[in-house]
Amino acid sequence: MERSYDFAEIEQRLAARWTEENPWRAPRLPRDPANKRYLLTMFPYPSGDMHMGHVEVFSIHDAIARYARMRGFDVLSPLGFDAFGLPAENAAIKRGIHPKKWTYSNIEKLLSSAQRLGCSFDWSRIFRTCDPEYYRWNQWFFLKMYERGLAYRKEAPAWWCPNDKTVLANEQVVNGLCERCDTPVEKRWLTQWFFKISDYADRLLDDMDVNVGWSDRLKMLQRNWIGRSTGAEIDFTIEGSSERITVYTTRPDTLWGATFFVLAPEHPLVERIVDEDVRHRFVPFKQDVERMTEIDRTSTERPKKGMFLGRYVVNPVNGERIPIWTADYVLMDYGTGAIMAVPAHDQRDFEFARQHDLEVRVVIAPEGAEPDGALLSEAYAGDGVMVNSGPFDGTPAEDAVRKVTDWLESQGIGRYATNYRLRDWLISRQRYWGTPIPIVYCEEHGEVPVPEADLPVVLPEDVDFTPTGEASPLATAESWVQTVCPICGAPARRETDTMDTFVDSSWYFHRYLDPENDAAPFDPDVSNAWMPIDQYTGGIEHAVMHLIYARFFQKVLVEMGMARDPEPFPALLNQGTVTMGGKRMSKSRGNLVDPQEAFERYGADALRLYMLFSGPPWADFDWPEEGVTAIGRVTAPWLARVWRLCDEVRDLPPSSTTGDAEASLRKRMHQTIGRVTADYDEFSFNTAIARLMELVNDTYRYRAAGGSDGALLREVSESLLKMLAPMAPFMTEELWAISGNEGSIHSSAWPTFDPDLARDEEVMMVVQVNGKVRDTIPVPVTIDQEGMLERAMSSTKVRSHLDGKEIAKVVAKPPKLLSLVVPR
RNA sequence: GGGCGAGUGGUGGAAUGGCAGACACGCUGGCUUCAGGUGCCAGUGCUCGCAAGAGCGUGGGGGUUCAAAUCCCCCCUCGCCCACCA
Repeated sequence: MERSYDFAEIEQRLAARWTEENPWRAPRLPRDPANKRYLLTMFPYPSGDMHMGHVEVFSIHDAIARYARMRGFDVLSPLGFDAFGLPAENAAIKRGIHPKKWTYSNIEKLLSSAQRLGCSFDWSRIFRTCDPEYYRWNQWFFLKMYERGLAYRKEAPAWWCPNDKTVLANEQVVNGLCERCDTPVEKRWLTQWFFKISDYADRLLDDMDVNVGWSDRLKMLQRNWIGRSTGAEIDFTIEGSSERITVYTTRPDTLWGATFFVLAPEHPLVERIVDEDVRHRFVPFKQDVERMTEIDRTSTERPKKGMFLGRYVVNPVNGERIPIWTADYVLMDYGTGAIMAVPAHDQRDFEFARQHDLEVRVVIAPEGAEPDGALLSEAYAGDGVMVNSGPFDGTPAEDAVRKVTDWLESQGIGRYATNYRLRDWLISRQRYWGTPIPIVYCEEHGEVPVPEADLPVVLPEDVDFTPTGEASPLATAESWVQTVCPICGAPARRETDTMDTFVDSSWYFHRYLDPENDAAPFDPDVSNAWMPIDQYTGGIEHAVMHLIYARFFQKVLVEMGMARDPEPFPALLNQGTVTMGGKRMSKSRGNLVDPQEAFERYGADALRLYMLFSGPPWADFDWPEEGVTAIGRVTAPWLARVWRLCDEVRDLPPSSTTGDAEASLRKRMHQTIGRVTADYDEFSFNTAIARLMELVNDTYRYRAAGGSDGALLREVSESLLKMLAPMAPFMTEELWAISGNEGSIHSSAWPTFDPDLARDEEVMMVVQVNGKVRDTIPVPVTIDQEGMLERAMSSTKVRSHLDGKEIAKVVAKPPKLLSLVVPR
């Protein structure tokens, strides 16, 4: 008896069952470590209900997970919630409700939407980072970092967002603006907690070779961010003083061209070397520089401001006196905060020299020329030969840096040096909704870590969490702040800053493996059995922050003996961004396509399939203006077409005789299995769907031509449904069941590809004459070059283009291509 | 300023040295006595042509090759990243 495709009823029923039964529960340990797949999608931030970005990444991730199960792997595909953070707090302030309430209600919505979408997460492993059972381990890791000297407190200039009223990590400042709210940031001197990620810069760079499953783009983003630069440090002495000062340069070979010297205005040495007269002019100069916004300070457009400090350094290579300047373009927090300026070969120094009438001396000459420094219109940064450089004259560019640095080392005035753009990770936040930093301050003992046994330091709930900009909101919770010193028992006060939420997401993938553990963040044996993550899926927006922090944590875990793999995510797929009209979807822009509406009108299967069919998963996707209706034109009708086909053949009797049409359809089926399997392996879901559409079209054509072999049609239907199951889990499961199969299609075995059955006996041979296709001729696959030529020559089309001329060259790629060249 | 990536029909896209435009959407026509945002079938890159066919065609220009969307060089446009980082 035929049934109509009632997607709403089917999806609701199965979603409820899957939620209840949790059929995707992963074993504590994979049965065979060589046959496991830990598949992870970046855990969502519960800022509301599910949006199309979640739909996209969940559809991709879930197709990968379901496919892996059907291929026989032990699959772990967990879900959790990245639940602490600013948006919850800001939304809560705006609505006058507690961040916890807002967060938990969003989590409920997201969770039920994920279930409605048909995601096959192991629901038994869910956690929220704002649960004390989770964040107590953030605190534990903080203590471990502290013990290892990797967590430290220092007073330093920090980026302050006046709107969010908190400090930000370097990574959260984009072009001088707060990454979240686009407010220009300010620099404030504050005492803050840092993680010493800079110690790991080299490993973060070098270990990236392990990450073969990363795109070049992503690796480049990480490399840029770490920003390793190699060069040399060179020591200068200050004339008439015993003070020495060291500069960092990537071009030690231009040392003879240094015509002035620049200290950052913040450099402590400045105050020590200037006389009273200069000091009077320097103080307002420095104030001017400090008043500049970060955008101005680092703008290349603006003229460079500077002043002569009235003192000289001595060039260690030739004893030359070099005037010391200070200038706004030299930054205190890179290198040594001081530079030797070589205007002939550095554009910034060149501009400054021209503005302040300083000498430009060429010491690297391009081939066959020695330009006059006074006439240069820009710095020459290219290759050349060293000139005006004493004993090094004539040294070619490729040896110059090495030879000069070796010599500096031998003279004890310089050495090889490396610098990084990466700064230590500032983890303090002056906000409420985060993990309290487990430190207390005692008058007697200073900063004292909270003993492990006293964890968690529970975030108090009854707090006025409105940020004031002065102190952390937690500072107002006086009864919470007051505690006793763990060492002496005297009254002490708690640290009131909370941790950056990127701490939460730096190790969460281990917690999934052992989510109930209340004695440790996780059991390393269990973790090592599942790690590393075989496929990580998530947005490219996490290319620098989350991925660098989590890789750093992993390296510390390895040192602690809690992890084995130096890299946690060797394979990472960055899905494209979903937009409409080129802009991020949002309610305020009015370009929101609501997944709930798609569920109601077309169903989750149609929505998932639509997202996957729209293009490769890594490509951005601009949703058509018409909104969800697009699903109703594209994948919803096709799913109904598949349903009708599979439903119709359920009770068809097998044919007693089978002929060419049957052999041909079976061949198409096996060709499809081969190609779709390859597509799944490459995450090429859009082409996989196209192949399945072709198979469906071919099967309809077979039926239309009178074909009715029920056995064959059920074979086709079964493999079609299996190949579709990871992408459209509901409909395929229902058809599988009503076709009388046992168990779930999602735990059935992937269809077997039989190359013998997929092989074509005959193919179309393309014949080109002088590069142009002139005929296509059916030939047996086994044909050789001679046979190909013979067939080609019997084609009137080919002969007419040969024009009776002698064939000068034959290129044959049997059996598909024959290229003939004749003189023109 | 530096680096990386992309540019293919009306649209999403396919093809990574071998028939450009698979598969879809849209459009055109037909069928289903059709109320259709349904279903089925056919056509659909551009130009010329009744047709057979021919020519042109993957941002522009050049090159390598029997053969180029694909490889190389130059240019244009867009996107992303970094950026007074010495």
